[in-house]
Amino acid sequence: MIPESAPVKQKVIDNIFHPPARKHRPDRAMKANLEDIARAAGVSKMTVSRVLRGGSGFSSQTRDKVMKLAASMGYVPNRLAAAFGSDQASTLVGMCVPRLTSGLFGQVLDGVDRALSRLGYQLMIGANNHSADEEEAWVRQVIAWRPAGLILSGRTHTPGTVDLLRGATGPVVEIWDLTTSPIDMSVGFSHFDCGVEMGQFLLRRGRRRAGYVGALARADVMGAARLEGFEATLARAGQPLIAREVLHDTPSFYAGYYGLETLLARQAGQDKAGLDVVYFHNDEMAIGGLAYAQTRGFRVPEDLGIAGWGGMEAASILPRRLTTTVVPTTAIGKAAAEALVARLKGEPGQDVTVVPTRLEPGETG
Amino acid sequence: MIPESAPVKQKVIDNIFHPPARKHRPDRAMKANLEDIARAAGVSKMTVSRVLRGGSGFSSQTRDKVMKLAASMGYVPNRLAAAFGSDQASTLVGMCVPRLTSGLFGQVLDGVDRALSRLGYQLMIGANNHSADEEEAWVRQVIAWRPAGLILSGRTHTPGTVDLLRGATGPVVEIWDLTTSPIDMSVGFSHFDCGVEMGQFLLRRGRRRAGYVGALARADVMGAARLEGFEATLARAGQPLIAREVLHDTPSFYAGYYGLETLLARQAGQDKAGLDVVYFHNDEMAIGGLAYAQTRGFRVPEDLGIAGWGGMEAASILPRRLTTTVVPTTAIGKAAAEALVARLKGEPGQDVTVVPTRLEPGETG
DNA sequence: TGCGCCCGATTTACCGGTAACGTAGGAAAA
DNA sequence: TTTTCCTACGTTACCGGTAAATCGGGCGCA
Repeated sequence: MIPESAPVKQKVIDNIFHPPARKHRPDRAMKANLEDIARAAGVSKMTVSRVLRGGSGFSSQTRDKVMKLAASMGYVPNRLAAAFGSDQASTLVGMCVPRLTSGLFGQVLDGVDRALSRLGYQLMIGANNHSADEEEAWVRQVIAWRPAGLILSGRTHTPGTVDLLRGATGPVVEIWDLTTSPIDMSVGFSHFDCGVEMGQFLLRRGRRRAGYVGALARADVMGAARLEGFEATLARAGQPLIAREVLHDTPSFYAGYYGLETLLARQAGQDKAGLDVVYFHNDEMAIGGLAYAQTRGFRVPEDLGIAGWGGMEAASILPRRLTTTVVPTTAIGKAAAEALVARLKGEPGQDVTVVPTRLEPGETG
Repeated sequence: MIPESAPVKQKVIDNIFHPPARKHRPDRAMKANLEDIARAAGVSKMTVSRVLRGGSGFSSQTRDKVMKLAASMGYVPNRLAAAFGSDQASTLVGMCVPRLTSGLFGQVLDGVDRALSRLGYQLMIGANNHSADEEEAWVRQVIAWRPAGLILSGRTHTPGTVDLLRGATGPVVEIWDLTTSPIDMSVGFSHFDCGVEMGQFLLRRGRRRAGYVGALARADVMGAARLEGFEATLARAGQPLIAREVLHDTPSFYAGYYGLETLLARQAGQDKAGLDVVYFHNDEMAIGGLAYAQTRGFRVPEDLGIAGWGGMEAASILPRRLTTTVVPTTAIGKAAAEALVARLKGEPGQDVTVVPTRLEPGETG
């Protein structure tokens, strides 16, 4: 009997009759690849690669033949192989936002997507629910795909995230909350300053007894920064914040409605809990608060002022235009994408880009 | 003199002194890879691979040693290499929505993202601006990354898109607008039926002279389907649609405001253009319309009924709750993700999943 | 004592591109 | 006529994983 080497020999004999092409892993997709086109065109696959990437070093006849074959064979390039096999930066860009259901972040995403897709990049997204730990988990997953760059929201990251990012090759843009010492680049504005500005504005309008209604408690560092700026400004003017209500909930219309209700119920003896203005976490909550104020029959802004933040579109078309801070969301997304791409192309990019917000006086504050 | 082969020889000599490891492409990231860990642990890289993927075929000492080294060396797996080198389905899922700035699609995205990220998948997104051609361009880009599956919005695709999708290996879920003959799977509801249901409801409430305010004109096939259903129902009842205004604009608060203004101005002689109810493209526009109606001093719903579509949260907290159709956005996203993953795991998945909408009577219709 | 078997681990052969380098042949320059 | 250069290609050697096959040794069992 033939010894144990028999199966090997059998295999070799098989190979004589079956050409080696497509021998292994037969259940792979039957998609045409560079080699198939090269064979059909009678050139090497390197030439096909050059033609399809629009390089140089081939005749126009060769180009036409290859292009025609690629189209007729339904060739779909394998970016996995391309990105893996060469230093060529992949065209994957990862972006992590706090919540996907936020209207403002939807606009930022839109700005990023428009800028990137025009340049041939693909966007990978994720939500971290305002949690630095979830962000780290997301970053860990995403950098395994060796993206060309990353866009993160906020300036608060775990040490683990920072380590991962330092080890990464690509550029990183932190958006939304400005930081003067970014990991790499930063595009945004100061939330603290938003709160300061609104505080100053309301003081100028003669408000003296302010309250605050927020949401997400500890989780949303940036909302907290606005509150800090607001509170510090009032305190400095000798008119400290009188009451606050921070819900452990998402910053929604409902939350604003019930948040104001709770805040005012707190000191039930006094009318409106002795407040003459309430600053809200964002416009959605402010509109909810406005709705509650109306059900209670308060005149806004005479009896009670209402101020929001964010500049959602609905706020500008209410019967009374909301007093708020307008944030240039799309511009931030666009600027972030452009800063990232500039860095990728080796152009000297801005490290910190300040995108100014605008206080919209409105008619409710 | 030594002939032109000299540089080659020089190189070979160099190699004698410099070991071959990390010889080529020296500017690659200095990240540890399987081989580095294998060397450090004194095992083969195949063993490291098995340990890291939690397989079997290794002792617990080996596992501990490898795990410890991987952590201390800051190993980040290369999913590019893994997905490329094996049939192993990648964990990339592509999703294309009409607009990133739509609140409803934000919720769908959120549902998808929650379901997928929990299972270890990554989401690639894109927007097609309601254009089937842009969708095709996006699909072409994304399938080059060999995603595990795709989620598309709507049932209208170019022939080119369908070809690309048929050639693709992974599952495809069409969401939002239900189709009984999906490319692969479908999760959604009938927009036509939404229009029918709202038409029937308004007729039951005694409305006889209806108008419509829409947006995006030809582009939004699904909005158009709702209008068709609405119109057909009214016509069948002998109370045909009296007037319509379809803006070439995004369906926003503004568009609703000005759309209603334009519609009513059309037949200026008659009060309210002879209308007793207006159906809007969506809730944002309906709220805009409501705002306009209030500025004109119309009583809603007595003088003029207002109906929306979509079920955005703000609509339920207005002083008068909006008459609308509530769409279970997050549930659609979740169902789509789960259908896709079930198919990936080879479980028998539902081909068509109907997610029912609910007409919310509200107080404005 | 010999045999088969299982366990733990290694070896080999790819996946589909791209960078770097080599080269034949014709045209231009010397 | 010889040398040099350029054009249009072809060759080779990877990238970092994974599937499949192989392998050595200890153990149970006849």
